[in-house]
Amino acid sequence: MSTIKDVAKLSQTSVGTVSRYLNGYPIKTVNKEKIEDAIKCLDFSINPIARGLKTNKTYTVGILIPKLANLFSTSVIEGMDQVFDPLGYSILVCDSKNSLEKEKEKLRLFKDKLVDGIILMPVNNTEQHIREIQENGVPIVLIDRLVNNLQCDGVVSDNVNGVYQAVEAIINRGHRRIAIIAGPQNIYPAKERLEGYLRAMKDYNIEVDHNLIYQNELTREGGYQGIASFCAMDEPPTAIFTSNDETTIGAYKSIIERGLLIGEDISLFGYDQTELCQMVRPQISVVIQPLETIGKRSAEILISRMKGDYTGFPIINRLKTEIVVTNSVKTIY
Amino acid sequence: MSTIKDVAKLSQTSVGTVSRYLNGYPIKTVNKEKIEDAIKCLDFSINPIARGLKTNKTYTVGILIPKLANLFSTSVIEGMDQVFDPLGYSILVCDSKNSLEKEKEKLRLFKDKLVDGIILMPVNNTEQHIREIQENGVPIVLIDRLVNNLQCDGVVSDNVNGVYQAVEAIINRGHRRIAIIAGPQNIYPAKERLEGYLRAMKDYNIEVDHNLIYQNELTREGGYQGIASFCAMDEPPTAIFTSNDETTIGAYKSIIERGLLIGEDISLFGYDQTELCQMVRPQISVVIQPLETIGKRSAEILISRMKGDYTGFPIINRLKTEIVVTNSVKTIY
DNA sequence: TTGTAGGCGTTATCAT
DNA sequence: ATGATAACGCCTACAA
Repeated sequence: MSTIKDVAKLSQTSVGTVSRYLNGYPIKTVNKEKIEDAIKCLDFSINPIARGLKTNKTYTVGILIPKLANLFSTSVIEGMDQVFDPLGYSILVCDSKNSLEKEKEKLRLFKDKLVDGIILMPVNNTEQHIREIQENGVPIVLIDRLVNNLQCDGVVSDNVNGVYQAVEAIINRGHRRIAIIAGPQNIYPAKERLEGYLRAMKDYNIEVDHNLIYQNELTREGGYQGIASFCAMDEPPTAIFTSNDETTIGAYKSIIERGLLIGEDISLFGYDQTELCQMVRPQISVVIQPLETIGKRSAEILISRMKGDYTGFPIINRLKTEIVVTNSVKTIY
Repeated sequence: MSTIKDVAKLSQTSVGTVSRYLNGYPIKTVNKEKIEDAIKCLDFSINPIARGLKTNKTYTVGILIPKLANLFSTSVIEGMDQVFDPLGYSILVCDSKNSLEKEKEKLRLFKDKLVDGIILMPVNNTEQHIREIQENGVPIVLIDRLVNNLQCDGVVSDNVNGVYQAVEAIINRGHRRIAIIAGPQNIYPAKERLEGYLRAMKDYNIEVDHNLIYQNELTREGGYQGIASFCAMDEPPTAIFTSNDETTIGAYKSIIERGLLIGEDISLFGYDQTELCQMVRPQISVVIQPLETIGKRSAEILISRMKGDYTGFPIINRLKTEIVVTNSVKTIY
């Protein structure tokens, strides 16, 4: 590995001049050429570690997500990559495994590794450790979930209206007994999604039967159990809304196993597009979030913060969702 | 941000002693306590950038994959994380977007960022740029795909036998006209999977009709087109093997759209487990690769190489697959 | 516009 | 076992 000293020697200039060349300061053309030759000749490239020691910049951003292995995470990351990559930022990816402890630990790691910025999908509503990051002067952008009592930039999808539209579509097809498989109310999108449901029911003057609100973890198992719970009722719902991809899959599984026909015996509407929802017949109706855009927007905000531009803080970007309505929702007369 | 100088001052020792404490060398107990107090008091933590400048270690590994946004990639990465995380390594994740140019560029980035090691799923069979990495002394482990003419550690699944068993199972259910949707033969697993097919056919004395070998990109579109091609034949196959997750999905879609019943009108056997294959009725028969294990093993090998242990180089780990046979394959009498 | 030198926070080599 | 000090490779006053 050659250093700027070597380059200086070979080009018969000084380290100062080489460094200035490297950083785009004006130098004499003759020297410029000599230096460029030397760099090529030595296959020199700048050592970012040494540079970082001086500049306190690493051109690395940390991304922390509760679960890496799903389409949501990777799509979002892909969106971020589209922004960061051309600007020369690398991404350090970590998985908090849905554990607050892990989240704290990883955030500490980011701080130690001196990332220039952080994108975080927080595990829950706890804010103290995040605030500490901010106080350390490291910009941080939240995705998917905002945190109460914390002033922080964030990019989320418009959960309330997404679900509202879904429930509205269900109602418009004649349903009245509409159930929801909801998630823990201390998780931001879970809370919002339930709110969307409640608001739609209210606006259409349908009294909410609290037995039709099933609450559990937003996992496959949660979705599976939700269906079991509804099917055990004397008067089961005619349509069910599931609050995320995992619960949709679990619900689907349970419905199939019971030999029920979706769109016939029971109507189903999910949140998040998945392979399964698209390929199965009938296709499952879903609310679609703009995943890549979430990634892109969060990256863009982070970039401007890293440049020191804090206009409009805190920016909360609430991205619109789309709905795909299929005949997984029966039309009742 | 406090430094070891501050710690030394506060604890009334010297930077040397503090550094030695930090690196686990023996020091007097009194000093040890004083230093620990000072560290706590100052909330000191070591600056890995500065350390890296001296040690040429960053405790970061680079992971480069052709496409991040799918279950294969994330599962493998999750496996790696299980190994790296407890050892204090962070992972720099990059997407080569199936482009050799991007792969070269990212590999250069890794070199510049001074990662301690690299895990690479190569885009194709090109080896020169990988060899350069090796010559630079940076350990590298390949996953999923080996590269011809390159001595390099690698972890792959036993594609040949995986497909062999699948085709064997199809044959044992009475099929003779068995087709395969194969991939580009300059991609390692695609080549091996076709070989598994050919070998099984040969071993069971079934003459290969070359019209039943459809070759295309291993994409959804490829799978979709494959079915179209087979269905246009005078004497279509009774069973179809698809070479990866994407082609399976594409094939499934095409079959459904044609109104054909899987396991009845046509039999289907895929490679790689997906949501879809599990949830659909009938479930799709598949060859399952041990994804997390691929991640874990590759990480373990890389760790030992980074420690300087080069025993057995090059290690090629060929992991066994499993097959799940369902009635997506009809039994013919 | 240039070269020299000091410093970023560590580690490692000296004597002691 | 310890303290002082010279690196590591780069950036940036400073003086010229």
